[in-house]
Amino acid sequence: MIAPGSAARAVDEDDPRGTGAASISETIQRDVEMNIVSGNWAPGDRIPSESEFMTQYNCSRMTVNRVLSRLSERGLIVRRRKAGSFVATPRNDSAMFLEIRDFAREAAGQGRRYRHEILLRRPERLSDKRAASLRLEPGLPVLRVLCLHVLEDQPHAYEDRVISLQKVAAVAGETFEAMPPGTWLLGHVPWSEARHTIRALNADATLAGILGIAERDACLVLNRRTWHQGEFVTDVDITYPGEGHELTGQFSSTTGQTTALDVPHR
Amino acid sequence: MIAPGSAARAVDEDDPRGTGAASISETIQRDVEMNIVSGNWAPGDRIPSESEFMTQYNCSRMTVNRVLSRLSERGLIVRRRKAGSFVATPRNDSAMFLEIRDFAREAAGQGRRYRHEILLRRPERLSDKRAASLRLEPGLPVLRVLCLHVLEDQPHAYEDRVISLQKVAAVAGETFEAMPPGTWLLGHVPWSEARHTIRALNADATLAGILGIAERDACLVLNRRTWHQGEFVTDVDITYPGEGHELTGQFSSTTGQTTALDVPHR
DNA sequence: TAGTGGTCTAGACCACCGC
DNA sequence: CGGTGGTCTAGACCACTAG
Repeated sequence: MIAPGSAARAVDEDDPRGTGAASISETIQRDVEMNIVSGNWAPGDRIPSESEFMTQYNCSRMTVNRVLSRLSERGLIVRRRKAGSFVATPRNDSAMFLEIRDFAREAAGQGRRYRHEILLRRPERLSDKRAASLRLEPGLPVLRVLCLHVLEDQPHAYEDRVISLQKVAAVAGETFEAMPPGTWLLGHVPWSEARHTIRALNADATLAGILGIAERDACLVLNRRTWHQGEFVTDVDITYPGEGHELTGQFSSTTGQTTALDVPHR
Repeated sequence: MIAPGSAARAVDEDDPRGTGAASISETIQRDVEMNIVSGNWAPGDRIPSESEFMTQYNCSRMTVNRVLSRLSERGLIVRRRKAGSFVATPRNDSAMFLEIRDFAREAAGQGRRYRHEILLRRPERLSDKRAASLRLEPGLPVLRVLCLHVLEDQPHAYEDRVISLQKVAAVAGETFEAMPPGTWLLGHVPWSEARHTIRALNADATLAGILGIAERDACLVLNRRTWHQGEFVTDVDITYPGEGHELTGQFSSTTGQTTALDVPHR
């Protein structure tokens, strides 16, 4: 017992084959998740206490505590002092995690032909309307960029973006010939915060012309506003043409969130 | 030193005011997050090793390890044996977390008048089209429910749902008078897995009539398919009228994901 | 090969709160 | 009051891998 490592090994040796050589904590975590996700332990049910797990798995309390803390952080269980740990009640039917990826990198990973066209690139002053929407002062110097994303020679998305010239001074010298603005920003503004909205829009004549669809066709618009350290970085509308595109996301209660963004042709 | 608790207290006493009485791990975590999010530590930078943190915060290695493990799980840092821990490179411009809430509960929390109307409720056999889309056998017995959600006497969303009568047998006796199908399912199918897609759609005459909008108006459609233990539970299209509604989500790299779903009138 | 993280132990003190 | 979780310690053995 002086050598904890060998004690752990003894447990591992119960496993006839080294089937992945799961650690004690992984084993406990898997077992608890199985019981919850299978419905064997229903929402509101009390699960064993830490000391009970200690006995059952012949391990120390810290090991159990780590597992239950993780499950608690992920929202699968709720822990209350004195009362015990309980299977959490799902508060929402489900949740959805959209990972907003980079067009170019995405296409490259799938072996699809991608290119982008810069339709406009010029310094501007932030319009009153946009400023109000962003809760910023009008007249803020920004770089306005209009960009068309083309996948397999089909218009894929239309991007209307402004970038703060104050916050991202380096963008003044960038032409976006080598890469689209979103990709460029990835390398220059790390770990920002963002707010997203998704809405549906009837295409006007201009937009329809750019995307090669009919006027009034429904479009999906993803708006993203990004800040870094509380300062405005960029505001972008990405418009996907018509009904031929979807945003998809997957949720799994066991893994936390499995993420996917897909905008396929249908 | 025999009493670790008092050692911890000594650290706490360094705090002149009991400003929340942050634990050592919370302090370390906050400091690391600050350095990463502020850009002080750039993506790819090596952060101090566990032993360096031990020295700096005068605490044990387990305490440091817990913090760094959590940050690693959340994707803020990447840990490599022998090499050290590094600030992670954001793989995507941002991410979006949509919490799909319950209409009725949502409205109640905001003090808004909500009601729902069941437009149709009948047992059906799964259509070939829907079965193919769900990768299920056609003819599966399901309950088909069409439901209109009304907020402040305005059509808010139109719901077209099928529920597996095999998987959710109890639904056969449910009329959904007291609560809409989504709310009912919350209490009967815990911890399911779901796949979501969001798309834009031009309203046809029927849909336009139901939602009180013009034909061809753009609508936002949220599709959710739910499974439990690998078995199909429900498939639902929730259609929001026109451009007057948005789905919004917020992302913060520090908190992981801050969640919000809002479908406001504009 | 040595530094680093991965995991575990057998304790400890404490706050909280249901009984 | 006592059981429970929250947090921490001062070690330990090990696997991995960069130098």
